[in-house]
Amino acid sequence: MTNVGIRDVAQLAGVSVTTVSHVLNNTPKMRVAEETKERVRHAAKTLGYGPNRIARGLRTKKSGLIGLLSEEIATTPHAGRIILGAQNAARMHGFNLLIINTDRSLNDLYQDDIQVLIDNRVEGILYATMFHREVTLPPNLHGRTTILIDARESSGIVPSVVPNETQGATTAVNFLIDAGHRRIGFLNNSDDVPATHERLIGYKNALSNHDIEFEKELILQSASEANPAYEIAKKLLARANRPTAIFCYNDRMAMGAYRAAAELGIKIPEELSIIGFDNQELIADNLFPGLTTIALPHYEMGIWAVEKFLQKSDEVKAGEQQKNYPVRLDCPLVVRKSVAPPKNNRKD
Amino acid sequence: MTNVGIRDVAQLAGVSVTTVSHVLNNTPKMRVAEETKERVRHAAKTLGYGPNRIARGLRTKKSGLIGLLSEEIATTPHAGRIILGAQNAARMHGFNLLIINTDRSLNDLYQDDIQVLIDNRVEGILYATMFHREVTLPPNLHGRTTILIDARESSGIVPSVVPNETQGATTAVNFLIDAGHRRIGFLNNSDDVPATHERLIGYKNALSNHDIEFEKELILQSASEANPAYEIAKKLLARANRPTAIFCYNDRMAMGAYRAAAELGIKIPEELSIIGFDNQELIADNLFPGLTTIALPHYEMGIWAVEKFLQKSDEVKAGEQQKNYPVRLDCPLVVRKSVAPPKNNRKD
DNA sequence: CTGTTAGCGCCTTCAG
DNA sequence: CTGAAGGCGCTAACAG
Repeated sequence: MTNVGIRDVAQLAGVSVTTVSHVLNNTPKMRVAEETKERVRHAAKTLGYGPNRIARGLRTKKSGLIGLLSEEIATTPHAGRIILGAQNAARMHGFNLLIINTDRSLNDLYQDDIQVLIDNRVEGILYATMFHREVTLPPNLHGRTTILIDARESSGIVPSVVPNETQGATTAVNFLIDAGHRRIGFLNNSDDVPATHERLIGYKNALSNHDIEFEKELILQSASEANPAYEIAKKLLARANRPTAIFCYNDRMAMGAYRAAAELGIKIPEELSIIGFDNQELIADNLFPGLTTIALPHYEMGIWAVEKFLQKSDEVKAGEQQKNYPVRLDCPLVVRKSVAPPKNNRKD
Repeated sequence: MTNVGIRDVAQLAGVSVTTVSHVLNNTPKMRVAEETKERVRHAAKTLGYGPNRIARGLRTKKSGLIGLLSEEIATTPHAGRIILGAQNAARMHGFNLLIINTDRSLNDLYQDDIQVLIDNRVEGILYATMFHREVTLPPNLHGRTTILIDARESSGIVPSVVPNETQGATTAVNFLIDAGHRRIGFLNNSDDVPATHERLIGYKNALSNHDIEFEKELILQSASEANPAYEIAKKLLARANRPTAIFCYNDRMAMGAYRAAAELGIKIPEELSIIGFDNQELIADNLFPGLTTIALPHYEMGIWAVEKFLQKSDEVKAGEQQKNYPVRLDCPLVVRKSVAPPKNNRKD
């Protein structure tokens, strides 16, 4: 059943294998009679012929495969969106993805995982981390076309794409300000990762752009889960002069803030606006009211990475310059129902 | 860099390519001097040699690839767990996964997606649906080693594995009963999918095993999201004679039940126990108190599928019988904090 | 416009 | 115990 080869097609169509190869690959210069082409194509279809990509790969030295090394594929839908974006872009150019999940706790395994990809002669390697952070490139990646997704590398010479955390945070806070809020709390993550620092910068930028004084007391930090966030949210909201809106580091923390508000009898969004980050639909859609939040561009980063890979392949020939990485992709606002203008009597 | 071939290794080791091939593949009968083996292995390592799987595949007619057709890879972590299980099992046997995300709304594309896998000469195809349901096999899958994951097929001749929904529901309700509950509500899904019916059966079984009368009034149905579930949960809990525990079709619906309970001032788990289904950690872990729930065996189904594939490959030679599919894998209980004994004064 | 031919890198008989 | 030679299915020069 799998055994139908180019020769069978050639025989059925009454031509040589060369002709078959030419018409099926649409070889540019070679011209074949339209009628012959038709015969060949028909023969191929009736036999259910598909070219053996292995044999082709051996000959052309092109596997048609892009390796994707992904961390923690099983824990969040984030990896799935990266994969989806990468795959869609890849298929548009005749590539497929060879995906390997890698366990970042076992640092040694990176090497093995990469070797598997190399043995399969992938034409490039996309390396996707689970969350935005800095990595050092495993040595056997050196000299190969490598693209980093959601990760940065210190030298800035390896193409890499990360979310524009600062812009995302600014967008979130701007949305709150535009709704009329002036006193905006920020429940930030306490981990030392890029997102923590950059989202804080984005928050400050939004305030200063609108001539709103930055108040240190409005920023509280905790682990980035619902329960720790609940604790600090409760403290923040119990104050006499509580903020009218809260920007949360992520949707899980927002979930904690929802609970704190509910316990204190504070209505969302009438008495308190909340905005999250990550657009984890499982949470944002199922909270009530629906959580307005900022989406991470995972799908887009997947696309970007394979396009960069394609472009890189060309650069080898052209000898173009290297740019400064990482590239930052915007984080768009996703509006649901958790933001409203502040109540007048509440304003200060 | 990629160009190191078997010949380079042979040259460095001062032997022929044959010997290298034998040593690195551990060819059973061929015996090579231990000292020579060492030299070859050393040479391979210093050169960073990895066999070209494309060339090897052409020769052996084995790609070392298993195709995985997965639906909706991007929406839930479920697909990720299947992938992880399948990958781990596959690697243990020298296989890699060629993963293609397929869009089930575009039914025609299945064919194309499968053809891509076939062209890459995958040795078998795993077909994973996003949730437990019945499918009909695309025609170009006929005659190929195919394993269904989370899906069943009417003829029962195609190997397939699904969660044991009935056992899962029974386990959940038993846990409630063992905690002392007798009046147990069930917030069921209103969709006509296998899980809806089988979880109801499991619920009934648990009751009848404990001689508890089945009360139709304790079962309410809605769409399987938090908000619809909130509505019906509120109705259920507003009754004078409300149940002391609720079994929810899934964790999202449980999230709605939590909100209903909070609004009515009913404490979980002191005054109301709740148990979910799916073990969506994003929800179950971030709810307060943590949601006790039933886990779907996605990881295990991934493993099962590749093991069945491996076994199938052997059966071709052995000519074994076909079994009755689908096979059902158990759904284990995941205990968190949402179940407690009923309050005495509340117990009817 | 179409056919012949020579490998791609590896594995695998078959000789030495 | 080790080496030489052929061929897997396809593509790309080069002839015709």
